[in-house]
Amino acid sequence: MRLSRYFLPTLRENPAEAQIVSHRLMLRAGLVRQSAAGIYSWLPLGLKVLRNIEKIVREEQNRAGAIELLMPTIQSADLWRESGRYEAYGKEMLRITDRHEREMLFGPTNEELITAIVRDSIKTYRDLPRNLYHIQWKFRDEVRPRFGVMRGREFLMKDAYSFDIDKEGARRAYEKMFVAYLRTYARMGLKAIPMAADTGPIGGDMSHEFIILADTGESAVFCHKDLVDYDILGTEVDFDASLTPIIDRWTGLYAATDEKHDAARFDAEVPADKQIAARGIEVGHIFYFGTKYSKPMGAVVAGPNGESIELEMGSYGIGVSRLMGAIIEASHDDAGIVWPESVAPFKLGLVNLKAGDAAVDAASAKLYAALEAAGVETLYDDTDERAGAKFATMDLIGLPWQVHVGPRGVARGVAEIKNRKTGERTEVALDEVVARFAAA
RNA sequence: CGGGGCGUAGCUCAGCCUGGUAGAGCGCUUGCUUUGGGAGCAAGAAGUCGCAAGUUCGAAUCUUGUCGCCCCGACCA
Repeated sequence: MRLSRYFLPTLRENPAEAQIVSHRLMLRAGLVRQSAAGIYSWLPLGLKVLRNIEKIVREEQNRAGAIELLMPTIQSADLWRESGRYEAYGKEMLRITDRHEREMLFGPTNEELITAIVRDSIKTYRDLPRNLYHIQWKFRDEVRPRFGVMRGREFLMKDAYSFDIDKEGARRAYEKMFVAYLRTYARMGLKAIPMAADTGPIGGDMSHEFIILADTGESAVFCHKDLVDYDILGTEVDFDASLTPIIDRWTGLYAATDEKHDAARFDAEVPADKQIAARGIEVGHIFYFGTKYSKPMGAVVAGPNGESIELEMGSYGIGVSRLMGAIIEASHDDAGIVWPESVAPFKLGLVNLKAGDAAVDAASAKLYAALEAAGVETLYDDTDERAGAKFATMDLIGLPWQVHVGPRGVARGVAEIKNRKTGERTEVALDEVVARFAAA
């Protein structure tokens, strides 16, 4: 993409309304614009990142055997009356009346809808288990939206719902999602730590929040230091085999949010030098909730002996839009964002340091064409800004790699490659630049 | 929902207390000079001062109401 033809409105100064770093950088780097409290437009660069995050989430859901569908944003109130949540959900639910005076709502979550779909379509235990998910916009009318997309009212969420005929099946479904979540966050360069969460009336040990350690996190968290170094991507995972050993490893060390925190147990189980007391951002939450919805909504299947079995369910959420803020919180410096390659909007930024200079223009254009041809996603800054301004913009938007093409280098047949994360710069011959990135 | 703060040019803000021709920096446009880490000079465009009512000869400024946004707390299947 040529920057001169793109839409990338960056800001030099920090907008007054943005207090935390991810919010400031998202506005400054031209990723989003606020439209109302807790409601954002996604500008081209932000949308590319959002799609990249979605892609990783989708790939890991599919790998774990979940099946994608898409449910609407607007739902009928009647459905929510079946589960009893229409009254219970309170003012966080945005209620809408259509032209026929029918009561509708903008979905804050989809347990009712997916339960109705499965109830009406699956009649026998032979068609189970199933895990269905979608990635769709939600709306929760938060009392106090804040922190940009981290706590917006409209937000993009991946929510999966598992259906099994017994609790043992539900546990397997839960464990698959648990591992899928670990892989998902790890692929985005995040250290997400599963922490025991409140299970509500169901009880048991099957509810975890996935927390990223960050100073600006909304909740206080406590955990064993070693958890931070655990690596799931180095582990071979067979989703058809038992995942219990992996779960046991990740849940074997102390980790809890402040609601579940037990100071005495923390001190007893975790040596003082291994104790972490920090703040965290919740980027996922998984639940087992049994027949909470299937029972009131009559979601049953015929069992092997013809008996009626109420479906055992779980739900599994990842805040896709929130993840963008979380990634920035976890990966930035004074100059701007530092995108992990897996979610970066472009792999590299090609900087023409002296637009208008025939030799530099020619070398840059040639390089750009070659990079595009090689399938390397490139943002080519061909504008006539000064070099300093271009560097500042590139650092701000945080592409993993920069290639600087200027008169000094071109005269010697070289370009400078800069690693955004380390700041390291190396000179590479102009005709070797493409191979350097196409191979990686 | 309790408490606090802020709405003036695209952005960051001054002016308001003490009413009297609406300002600065950045950004934007044009020209010249520049050109490897957010250039310099010159000229220029750009704001019904959130909205409404009131007080007044006169309101960005005072009063009341209202809307919006931000922060702290409570809340957050």
